[in-house]
Amino acid sequence: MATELIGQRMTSQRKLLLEIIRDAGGHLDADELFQKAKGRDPRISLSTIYRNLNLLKELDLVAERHFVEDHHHYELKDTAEHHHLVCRSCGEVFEFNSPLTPKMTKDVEETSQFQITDIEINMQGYCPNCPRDMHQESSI
Amino acid sequence: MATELIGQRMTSQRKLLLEIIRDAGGHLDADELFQKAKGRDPRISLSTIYRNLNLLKELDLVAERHFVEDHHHYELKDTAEHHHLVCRSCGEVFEFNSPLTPKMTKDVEETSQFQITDIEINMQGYCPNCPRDMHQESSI
DNA sequence: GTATTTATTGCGAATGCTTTGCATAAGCAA
DNA sequence: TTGCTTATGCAAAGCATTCGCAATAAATAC
Ligand SMILES: [Mn+2]
Ligand SMILES: [Mn+2]
Ligand SMILES: [Zn+2]
Ligand SMILES: [Zn+2]
Repeated sequence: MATELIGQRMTSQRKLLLEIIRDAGGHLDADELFQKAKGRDPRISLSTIYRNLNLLKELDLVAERHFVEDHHHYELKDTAEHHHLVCRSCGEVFEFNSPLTPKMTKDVEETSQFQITDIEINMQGYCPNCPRDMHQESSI
Repeated sequence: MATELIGQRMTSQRKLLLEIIRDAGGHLDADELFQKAKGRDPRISLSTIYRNLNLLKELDLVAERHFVEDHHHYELKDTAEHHHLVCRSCGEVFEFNSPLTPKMTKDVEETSQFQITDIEINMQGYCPNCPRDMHQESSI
């Protein structure tokens, strides 16, 4: 576990949150994390969840995902790079990793002259179990 | 102009909002649109902006972008498909379009068995005018 | 082990963005 | 023009996230 990497105080709340994120296997939002944490430490507060999520983001231990929603989802960052595909109907999240990503990044770096630090690719669609909307054409 | 495509009543507020989005050339958020609209119709309300943005999204006339922020940005959808690169320092938005995107989409469709309807690619980095953070390695 | 220091917590209140309820206004079809 | 109904403005509510502050508890020094 990466718990030793934190350069600040290792509080019980911090340890707990990291454990929960690790065990959940990704894509939980702040409130889901809070509910799980309360199950093990009923006195924990939602502010503590948010404060520690921000810390874990800065330490690069946790990634914040911005799906097409008004709140965010979190997952451990130590896993291999990957991107996300979310079902518009049931919400299932599929992870993928494409060898084209580094090429695209390099291309964009060259044409834009930006130094790129991060990519987030979010696709939406209908999973094999969900009824497709026949009037919705692929916009790609 | 696509104003005739709307299947509902063509109110002055709707026409105004669409004009502002078209003329602005993209990437404005709801409040920026509201401010510009107020300049031309001082009685317009922010609710009207949001209600019409939602309508224009449904009609596929406007795209909502989810940069790494807690609010959204809007742009006309009738332009060619493209994606975004935002400077972490000054906020400049660079648009790009990669021929690799359709390939990647096809790949993901095959391995996932999803029917993909939308892709959003958001990159972050440092633009040519902004000081780079030397400790920040490309995570790609 | 105890004291000291100071980061962190819990709580409540505040903030920022977006949606909603409702009475009034204004499109639109006849 | 009338009448039906959608859309608007306004104020209030709803969510997600952050902040202020007094109390708590890690870490460190004795
Ligand atoms: Mn993931
Ligand atoms: Mn754009
Ligand atoms: Zn599904
Ligand atoms: Zn810049």
